[in-house]
Amino acid sequence: MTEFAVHHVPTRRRAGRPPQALLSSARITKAALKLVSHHGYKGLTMAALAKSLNVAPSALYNHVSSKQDVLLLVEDHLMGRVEVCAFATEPWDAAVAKWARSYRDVFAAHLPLIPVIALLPVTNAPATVTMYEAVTQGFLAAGWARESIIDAVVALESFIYGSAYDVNAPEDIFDVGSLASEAPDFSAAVAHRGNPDAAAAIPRNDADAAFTLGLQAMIAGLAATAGPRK
Amino acid sequence: MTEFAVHHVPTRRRAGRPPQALLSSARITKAALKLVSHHGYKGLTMAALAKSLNVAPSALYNHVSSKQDVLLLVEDHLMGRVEVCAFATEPWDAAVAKWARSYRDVFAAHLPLIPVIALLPVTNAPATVTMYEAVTQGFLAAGWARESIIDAVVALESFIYGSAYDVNAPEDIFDVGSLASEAPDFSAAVAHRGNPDAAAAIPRNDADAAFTLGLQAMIAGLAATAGPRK
DNA sequence: TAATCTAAATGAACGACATTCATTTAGTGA
DNA sequence: TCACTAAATGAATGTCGTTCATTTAGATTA
Repeated sequence: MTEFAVHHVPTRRRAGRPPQALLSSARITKAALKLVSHHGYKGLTMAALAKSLNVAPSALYNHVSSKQDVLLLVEDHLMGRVEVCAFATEPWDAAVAKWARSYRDVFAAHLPLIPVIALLPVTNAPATVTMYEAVTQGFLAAGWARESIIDAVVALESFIYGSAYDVNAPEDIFDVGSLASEAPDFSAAVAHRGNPDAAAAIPRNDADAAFTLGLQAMIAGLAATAGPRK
Repeated sequence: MTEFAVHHVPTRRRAGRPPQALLSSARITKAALKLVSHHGYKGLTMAALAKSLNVAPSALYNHVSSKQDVLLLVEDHLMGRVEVCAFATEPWDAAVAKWARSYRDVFAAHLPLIPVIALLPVTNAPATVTMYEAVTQGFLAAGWARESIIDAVVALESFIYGSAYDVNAPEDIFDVGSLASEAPDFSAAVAHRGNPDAAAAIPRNDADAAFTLGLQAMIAGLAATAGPRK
């Protein structure tokens, strides 16, 4: 490349601490999110992240201790997009439904984060804690006993994570192929999923149908089993 | 082990097709399972798998097309361990509960397979298809309408996958650390999870409690919403 | 003010790991 | 008998996360 040409060549920065810090947790998070939205999680590599920030890969390690750490930053940022406002305005069951759906929608677009959320402590994840606080308050306001809330929330979250995967399942996930003859009842159930008639080709979002069914069932069941005494 | 040398010298095999095939899908599956049970999924590398089969890594690619393929083999094998026998002998809700619990237990020990199960078509996964057939028959026998079964099973599976993650969550996953002051209600709910008294230190499996609660809720809810007309 | 410490960058290097390819050898079918 | 295919070896490749010595600049302290 040209070194010190007249036209603004991407000036090669020399080694050493720059006058102005180039990186920060916030900048790394933002760049990671942009990278993911453009190229998916396979495009989120430490090298690509560094490049998008115009920095050497090793520079990232002054601000995060590992790639997992980057994922945690992204996860916590996304938790802020989960809608909890309904807990302040709507009845418990409607609020839970709204919260659960937005939760699922956010992470259906970020599947690789699910192991991170499900397995890492919430310490140092402020947005995540804020989300849980709002949900807890919603349960308390509806009359739930303190000791039952976390179990109920965990049960709901388990369903939400699994449903986020299901959103990304291919349409033909239940195609039995050559094994059809050995699973006639299952094949028939798959063929008639959602409509009793013969294959009438009704447009239908299978993942949404299963999610709605399961969510309604769990909300009703939780209210009956562990909800507030009437 | 020893060929026909007196002292078991690891006889170096020369290149070329051996008189007896060394590999097969079944042998690869078995070796992968043994590797995983001894060293976990981080120990399941193509190199380690090849070594455990006393073969060069590249030899594996004559039998599987990728590591994903190996995971699929393992997944289908494990599906055979999911208990479906209760569908033939017990009432629907008890059978579903038994099936769900064994399903969760099997894959809680094999978390990295969950994306594989949740996202890959069941074609060429005979044990998986067999499992679904038994479950479908159980629903039909209980009077479920053909068109509702798959949605209900998918909803249950979503909950099961999420619950499998929860089994592996660390105890302190809800430790808010320094953020406690900003989430008082949530912190209190975490502290009193499972028992109304002050921290009485009752021995308790949190993951099991949440699973049982959610499972009962969903089973009851599904029966009421989409189950057979009485 | 000078010396020291720490923060934040570069760039080279490393070690896993999955995968590919040329090559070799042994059965199989025409 | 001859071509073809199946199944192995071994070398090589490319991607990726991570580490480390080094450099520079700001912050702290004597």
